[in-house]
Amino acid sequence: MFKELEEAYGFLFEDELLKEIEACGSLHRVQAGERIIEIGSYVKHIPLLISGAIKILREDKEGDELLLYFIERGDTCAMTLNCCLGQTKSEIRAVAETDSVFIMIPVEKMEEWVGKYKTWRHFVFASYHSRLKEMLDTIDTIAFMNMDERLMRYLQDRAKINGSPSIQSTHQQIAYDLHTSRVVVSRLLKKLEMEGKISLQRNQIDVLDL
DNA sequence: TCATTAACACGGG
DNA sequence: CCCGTGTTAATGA
Repeated sequence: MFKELEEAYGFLFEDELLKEIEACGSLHRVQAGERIIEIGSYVKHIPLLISGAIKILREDKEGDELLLYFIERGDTCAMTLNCCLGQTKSEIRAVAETDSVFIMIPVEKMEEWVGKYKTWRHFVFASYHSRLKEMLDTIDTIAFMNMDERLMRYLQDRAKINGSPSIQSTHQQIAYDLHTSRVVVSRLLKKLEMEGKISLQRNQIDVLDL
């Protein structure tokens, strides 16, 4: 575990902190599609993502989903930090976008380290900062952009995260993530294909314009 | 005008 | 056949 940890976080944290993480963190491996954090559950651990990608979703009262953002290697989840510090239930759902590996850190340790390690403190603040920025981007996208631009952005995000321009997904699943209907997704995907930005196959979309 | 819903036909696995 | 896809008509915001 130490090797993987050092690869992902060695440039950020000093050896001493890495050793503490190794000592009290627990390593988890999940498969794509697995649910990691459920809405309403109490969160007592902070995830540090080693590899893969996690999708963070919000859910409305009807049970409809809306994608908030993705977490990648080297990221942690600001919403989780929030829940842990505030001792409140989770406001979000976390689902593995790809097969992922991460380390869970107990809240007490994470609080202790904030005082003990400057690098950790920076990491936590930087995470808050980048998460907040991404949230604002997402809000802008939802509030001011048309669905076709939103869809394109979504496709580019997923292509980037998977490290491949090919996205395995049905139109229906995309519609759920973007909180719209499949008819619209199908129509807009067709339009994007006409514009030469993507190519469509069954169950797969290739992003050409990155 | 544009999204949603329902309905239908096409075609690949 | 079943499922994903592409389209259309009706309806409503």
